[in-house]
Amino acid sequence: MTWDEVNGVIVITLPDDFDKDANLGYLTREKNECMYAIENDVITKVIAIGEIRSLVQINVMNNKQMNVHFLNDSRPIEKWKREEVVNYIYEWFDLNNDLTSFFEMAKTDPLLKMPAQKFYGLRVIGIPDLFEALCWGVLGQQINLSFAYSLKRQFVEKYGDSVEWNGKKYWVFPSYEQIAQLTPTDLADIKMTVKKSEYIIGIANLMADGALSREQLMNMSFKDAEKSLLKIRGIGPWTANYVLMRCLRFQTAFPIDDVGLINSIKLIRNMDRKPTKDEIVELSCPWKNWESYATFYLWRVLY
DNA sequence: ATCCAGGAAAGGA
DNA sequence: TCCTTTCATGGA
Repeated sequence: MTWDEVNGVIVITLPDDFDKDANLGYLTREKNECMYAIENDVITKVIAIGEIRSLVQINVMNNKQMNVHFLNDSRPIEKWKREEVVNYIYEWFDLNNDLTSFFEMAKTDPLLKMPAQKFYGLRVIGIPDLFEALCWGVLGQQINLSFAYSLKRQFVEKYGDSVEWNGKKYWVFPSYEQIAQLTPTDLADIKMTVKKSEYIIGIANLMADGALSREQLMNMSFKDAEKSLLKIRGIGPWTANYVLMRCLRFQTAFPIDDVGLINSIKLIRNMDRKPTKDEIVELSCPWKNWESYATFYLWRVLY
């Protein structure tokens, strides 16, 4: 990690293969996103780490540097707390990752060649908070993205906290402690299906009991982490791999049945039918150890 | 109104 | 382990 503090502003030096427009382009693509706001290349967001809640503005200056300001006197006095905020930003943008070999591989890959050029410097944007990532995975099952974003917003606005600044609210994702107290009927009025409500409340209970945490999963091998996630009700192969990819940052995570992935491959290869699973397995051979990056770039072609 | 979609669970072999 | 069926609901 390369960062510094100048007059209360955190200055993060970005890795070589970071592209400002590619990453901001991804973040601004969904107007109904409720977990951050972006205006003039400045991201405003509450970064919550346990009890610590910092309302920050992340100013992406160029491809080399990000400046992080704390708003509302939310700058933690203790250095280790500020360090946690910086950690979050590193996780969010995958700043510790060296993408050189991904782009090297993508140059000659029939599927990745175009997206890797078009979106060069895009990182797999993470969801560092495990509960948020799991909820987003479960929420997004079976429905289109716009409905998924609407569901997330309703869920967050009903059970999350917010911090106000300049007349605007910035949301904190609901805590698993709080959601663990709910019953499925509590979630009925936000158009969440009973099953999804049960899944989310079940996950919240596991986390509240200490039976499931980011730390535990991070200390496992990819296969073991996948297995423990699959044991949880409501989490199938798609959700497990989605979370392994976006929260735990296992690069080999690969939601191979994802419809977006299928459609992207169909589009790039100009096929008149969907590729079969066997075909995708074959096509993904060159992606070894970069499956999650490959998937993310292919998704970006569609959305 | 009818059908399809895109995930997971449950049941069966 | 690997199918097939069922489920619930929004969108075309």
